[in-house]
Amino acid sequence: MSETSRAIGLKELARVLGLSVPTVSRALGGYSDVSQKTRERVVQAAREHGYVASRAGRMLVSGRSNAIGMMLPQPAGQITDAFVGEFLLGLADSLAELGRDLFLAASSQSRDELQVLRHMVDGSQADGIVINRLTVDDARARVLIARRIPFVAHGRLIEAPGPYSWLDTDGEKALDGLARQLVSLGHRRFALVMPDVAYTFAHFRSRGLERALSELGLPLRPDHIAKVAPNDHDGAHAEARALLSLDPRPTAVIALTDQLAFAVLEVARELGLGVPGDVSVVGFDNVPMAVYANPPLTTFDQNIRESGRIAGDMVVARIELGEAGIRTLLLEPKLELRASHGPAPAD
Amino acid sequence: MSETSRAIGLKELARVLGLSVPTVSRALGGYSDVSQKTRERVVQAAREHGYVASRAGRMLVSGRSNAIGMMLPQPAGQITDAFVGEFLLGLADSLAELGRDLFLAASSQSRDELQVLRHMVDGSQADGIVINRLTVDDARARVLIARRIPFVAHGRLIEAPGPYSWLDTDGEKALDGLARQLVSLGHRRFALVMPDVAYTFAHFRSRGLERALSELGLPLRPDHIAKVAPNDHDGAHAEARALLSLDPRPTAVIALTDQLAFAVLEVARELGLGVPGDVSVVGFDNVPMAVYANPPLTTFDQNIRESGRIAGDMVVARIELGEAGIRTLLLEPKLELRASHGPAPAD
DNA sequence: ATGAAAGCGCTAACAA
DNA sequence: TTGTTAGCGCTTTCAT
Repeated sequence: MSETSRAIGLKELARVLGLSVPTVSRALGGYSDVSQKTRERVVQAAREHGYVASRAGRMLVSGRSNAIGMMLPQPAGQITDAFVGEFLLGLADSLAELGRDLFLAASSQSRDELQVLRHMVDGSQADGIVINRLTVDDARARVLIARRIPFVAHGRLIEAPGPYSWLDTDGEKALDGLARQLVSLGHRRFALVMPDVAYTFAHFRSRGLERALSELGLPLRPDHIAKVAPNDHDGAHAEARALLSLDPRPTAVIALTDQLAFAVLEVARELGLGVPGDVSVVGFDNVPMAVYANPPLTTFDQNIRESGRIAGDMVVARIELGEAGIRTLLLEPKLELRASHGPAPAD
Repeated sequence: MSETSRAIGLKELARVLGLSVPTVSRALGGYSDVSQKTRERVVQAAREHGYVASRAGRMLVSGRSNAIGMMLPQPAGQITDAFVGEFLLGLADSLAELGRDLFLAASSQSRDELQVLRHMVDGSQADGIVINRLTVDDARARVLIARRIPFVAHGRLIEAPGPYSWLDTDGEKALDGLARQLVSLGHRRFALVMPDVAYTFAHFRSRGLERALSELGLPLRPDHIAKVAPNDHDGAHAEARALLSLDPRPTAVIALTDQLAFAVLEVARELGLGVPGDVSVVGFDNVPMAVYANPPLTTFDQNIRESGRIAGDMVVARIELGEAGIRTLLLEPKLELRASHGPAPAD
């Protein structure tokens, strides 16, 4: 790109070439009804002048924006951290390959989630939407489904009022498998630490755990389940301390996010408990720091960046194929076996 | 928002109201030359029908997009993690408050950084740009400065070819202060772990450290400086192992990012070295996991989300005021004193 | 206080 | 093969 020239429009480009505006447009658009020679001249001139079609013009005539809107999760739920960034990187990458733009929208004090959605959709800023971190009664998903707006959810509803595209990791199956694995390692007393927000991922994961344990005749007792507010560091510690102070003490503590697992590890250290000698701890997410935990955390890997990439492909398919493009995808998270779990201690 | 209605346009709205299109537009725009009664009718109807002005129409007539473009750092430099996400959350929040939209652009195999920039600027998708993680010879910054395009850099160039808006944390001053503090704790042998990419933040931070140590008569020896490729977990460990195996061993290892500091902590543990008993370790960034490290990591806090918010305010000021709106801001990071540093061991 | 007309940049339909 | 005309949705003259 020239370092100094200003942007050039189609009109100006046509003037320079001594052609009409539509001819230039067709040449650039690759239409067949323009002479080979003219096309080359036009393409050449466009490149030289660094011509880039104005999005406004395109949007106006096509009625579409060529952009995908992603709603950022509420700043309130600050679990964010690595997640949002990693997901966005994958999403942006995929959309860039597909020639689509990515549009970010955050709700704020002055504009709630639904207003933001409307801004994107009715203002035709985005041809499709990506949302994540769904709650049990997710208002965004419900509106998007009802209005038949193309969107992809990262995560899924428990009961959907209609078909929609989603991709999710199978937390239910994952925790079912984990429970059986730990039981086979001799564990009999389990505890669960989960977020207190009604995210559906927490629902599925905890359901998998509870169901497996029930089937194995070791139902999870209510006082062995701790719920923690997002980002409440002290609260997480208090709950972890309570769980690890139970008598008899659980030998395996499952945390539904790595963030929560770290809190458990820290409390275990404070209480002088060995991990995994006295208690096994397992997380979920495999955030980059999991490998640096002490001991390195056994946790489920979600490949969040790849999920972002897939979400991009899915939303574009949904846009281009209409409702026939609705897809669902359940990914299997992989358990990263590290050093925070082991056989149950002898009683 | 109605759950079923489709988007309505100005024309349709005017028809419903029995008014002309321009009158409705003026009423909504808050112009004074429309009767009080008409305005109320219009506003009411617009609300009822969920009218949102098409962005295309607005853009076309105003010539501006009302959006800010943010270039995502190259997926190559995967230091990202919490960073991108946190920064974006702040940026999106600030822009939402200011009524601006946020566009994300990622370079890909098929479109390099400068093409992406041109796409945003010449296609008038964005009125202003935000870039971060600047390198010593940052092509993006140079083009933006040369073309006088409104932008804000998070981070800054070492030598700029012209004025531009930036905000940065004062890594130079921070590490100068840290060096003096550690020397006063008795440390005499220092080592430095830094990224091998020419990010300017690394330049400033290392300069601060090296200058202070030189002034104190303890110049940092070249073999006490390790450079690590981004996200090269094994490489980081190898370098850390080399540093901690030097004889005599450094008593203080400064890592320019928390990520690198974690690697040092892990290697220290492997080598059976006590932290901070045998060696002090300090990081930079205060990522959320720093508090969970073993021992909890002493590191500089940048308040990355707040930086995103400030960047949003700055880029809007730059757009609205033109070159008169150019601002620079050097924030002072705060050293979070945790448990990974302490007095130098007795020799 | 309101309506009519023009035009932003682009592409699609039609005419030559 | 090219040029002319029209129109996307909106705002801003200008005229009434």
